Amino acid sequence: MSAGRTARERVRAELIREITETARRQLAVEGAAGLSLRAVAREMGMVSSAIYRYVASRDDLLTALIIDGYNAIGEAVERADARSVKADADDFSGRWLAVCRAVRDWALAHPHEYALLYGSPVPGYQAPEDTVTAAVRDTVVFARILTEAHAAGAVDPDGGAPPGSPPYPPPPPSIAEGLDRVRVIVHMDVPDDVIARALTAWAGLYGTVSFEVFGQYDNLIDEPARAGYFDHTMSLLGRLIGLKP
Amino acid sequence: MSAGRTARERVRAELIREITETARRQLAVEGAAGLSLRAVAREMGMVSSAIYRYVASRDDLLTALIIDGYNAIGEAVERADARSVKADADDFSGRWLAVCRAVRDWALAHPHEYALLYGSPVPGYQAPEDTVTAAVRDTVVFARILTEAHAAGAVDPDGGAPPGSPPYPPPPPSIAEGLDRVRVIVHMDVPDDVIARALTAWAGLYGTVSFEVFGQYDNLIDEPARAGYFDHTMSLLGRLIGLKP
DNA sequence: TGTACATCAGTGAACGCGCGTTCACTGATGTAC
DNA sequence: TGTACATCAGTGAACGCGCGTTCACTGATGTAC
Repeated sequence: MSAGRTARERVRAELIREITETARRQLAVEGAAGLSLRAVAREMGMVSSAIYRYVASRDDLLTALIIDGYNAIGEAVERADARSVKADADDFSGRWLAVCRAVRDWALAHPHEYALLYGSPVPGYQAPEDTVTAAVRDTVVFARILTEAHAAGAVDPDGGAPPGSPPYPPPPPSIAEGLDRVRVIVHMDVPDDVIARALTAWAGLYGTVSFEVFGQYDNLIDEPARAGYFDHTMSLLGRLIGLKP
Repeated sequence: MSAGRTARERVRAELIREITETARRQLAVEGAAGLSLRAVAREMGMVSSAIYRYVASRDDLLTALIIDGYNAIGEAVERADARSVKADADDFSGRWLAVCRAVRDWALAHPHEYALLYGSPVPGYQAPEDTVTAAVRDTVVFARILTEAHAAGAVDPDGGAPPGSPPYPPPPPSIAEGLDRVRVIVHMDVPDDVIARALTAWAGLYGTVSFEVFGQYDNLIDEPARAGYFDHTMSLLGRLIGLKP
């Protein structure tokens, strides 16, 4: 009775999964602009209209891929930090470096998915609200590391500015409200100046990864040196936040 | 005689200019993916095939737009620094902030052009060699500021790491060759560790601008606070490089 | 267990759209004597 | 200055392609009695 209905539903769920996976494979090859419902149907041996039994529209499929992408990168980051914690939970700059590497590795392994999440917005596509939870999943891990580091006294209160020289500038009052919002969204329990420095490092991380994935380094830094360059850059940004080495 | 021929050539050059400008306007509205030769021809009141008198292919037009874009952002940065130099050539952190702002202002005024230059690569499009000179035009200005600052002794040799605490890590030997290439391409005459920190700040600058232009801050930092946030972030990155405040 | 009905999956044709690019052509504008 | 010719600009039709989405339909699979 309801077991029969569940059987049908299970097939249905499986097909939806297969559709998004086929779509993801096409995304990996052609990029977001080349993703088409017809091509997905073709590859699955369906007639193009049949797709509409499972997916409401192209935008719907894109949204699913975006959410999946955020979750994938979030999971990679979570796993990386879990490993670090097991090794040495108090080595906060080590944990920082490990999650940075996780972002880079994932991005290099899935360049088109990364572009979908962090590259130019897809024209005509508007991300719905429910992507937000998935979108900050990686950032939440960063926030947790910094919160724990700060609680453990492992964050330099002045972000590494040399005593004698003027301290790092404090965040201007105009952005206090924004910092508060960040604090709430990613659960980061540290003072304003640390949040501000963390946001700077965060932009630096994704800027560096985007430069590498999008080819900005192509004639600048040759491939074998990039891993070392990346690690070095992330160490510098970790120091900027105030993480003690 | 040759004056007549020149007249024809002048009309031709003017039309090519008009085509790229129409294309740029369309790019601004629709983004790179929505740019089509047919649409350009339509807007100019030509039949679609007539475009091929002036432009070899769609990719050709894209290349022209990319080069123009790099030049436009490069010019904006050059002008900004020229103003700073006139005001106070020795205020190096002021000059750094001014050129950062120039990049941000240009990007916010031309989001789709910015996306074409620094966003996801356009699928199926391969940038030819001759974009390189234009592509580094802005970076050359950054390099000049840092070279002058370093010559004037205004760059902290240890990038602001507090004495007593371990110094900032030196760039690993594996990336020395890459740093040398950067030194040559953008004419930056400073030690390796300064180049490495400059590259980090450079990625931070474009990462920050990309986050803002591509909407990553949308539910995080509200618009009026963004200029202040940007300035603060760039000051922090300037300090990371070692620029004295 | 067997039949009558309802639900859902998948088909195939079609609509209307836009694209890049080619090609044979008509006219207009310049050039050479 | 006037004519014969060459060069170039722009036309219009066509090729072949792919796309998202709708719709009336045929069968198969489940459900209720």
